[in-house]
Amino acid sequence: MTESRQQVEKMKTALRQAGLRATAQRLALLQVIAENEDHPEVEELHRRAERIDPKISIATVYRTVSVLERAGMIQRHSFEGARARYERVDKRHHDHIVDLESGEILEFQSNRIEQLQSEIASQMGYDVIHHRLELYCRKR
Amino acid sequence: MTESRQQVEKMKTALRQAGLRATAQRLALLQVIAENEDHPEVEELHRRAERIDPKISIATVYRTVSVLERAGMIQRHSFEGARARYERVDKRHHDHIVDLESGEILEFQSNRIEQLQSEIASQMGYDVIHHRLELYCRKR
DNA sequence: AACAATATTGATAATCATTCGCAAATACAG
DNA sequence: CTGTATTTGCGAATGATTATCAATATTGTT
Repeated sequence: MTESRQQVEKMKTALRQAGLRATAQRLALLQVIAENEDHPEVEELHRRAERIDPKISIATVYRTVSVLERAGMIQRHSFEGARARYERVDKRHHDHIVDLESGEILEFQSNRIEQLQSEIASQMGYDVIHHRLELYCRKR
Repeated sequence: MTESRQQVEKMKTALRQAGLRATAQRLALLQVIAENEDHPEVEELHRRAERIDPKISIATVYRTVSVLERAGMIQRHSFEGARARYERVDKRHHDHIVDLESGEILEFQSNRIEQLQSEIASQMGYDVIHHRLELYCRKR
């Protein structure tokens, strides 16, 4: 964690560039999300952020998560019948497989599908701004 | 509407086959949804059903819609940041394009994409039970 | 057609996730 | 260090949906 200092500086800069103040709460959440390999929901983000800033409130987590999303610094997903989940934005684009039994979420990527999506939209006179593709699956 | 009588009989049979009683409210909603070419939400379904059965309550619409979905008689969709929408189940499978400007919902179908989806899932050890594919678009 | 057994309804309260309002605390430009 | 605009924490409010429960309607059986 020798680089954690520099990480925090980067985050501060990023926040300010987005016109946001670099508060302890925002930094705590950015740190938590940067460390994530999974797709936690707000409650879980709150729990994890509390380990860095014990006085952070759930309202602030909600607010921050939405501010950071608007700033393009994190990504929100809301799977069927579940609460919103969040993940880092610095990975390559991917879609999700939801394991219906365990609730586990896997990632996959298909250029072919992306390609077909824009072709279809294009034929109908549209540009794809973003999309949502989720496969609800059961182990074979 | 000479065939409406027979339509209603069919619906009654379908309900009973699903182990459900054929109530006026359920028939009203099935009728409303059968006539739909669009993707109305609960509030709108209620309004339309009231024209057939004026005493139907919103609670019953919520309940019925969920019962009918569980029975596979209608389909629910919940697009980003919007309330659930419903449509008939007797059309060929399709996915949706959401016009970000107007909120309008178009339908499209791609066997190639479906194909790729099962291939990908299969490679990861899964069977696709159902999926959700939505293109959020802007007119070109 | 009338009856009992059971499912469904309507009205309303409750729930759940999320957002809002506002006074107190904090960040940051000067 | 100071003033001002942001942000926070708390709790109340919201909006969509679900649950509760007494009253009513449906269905299988006489």
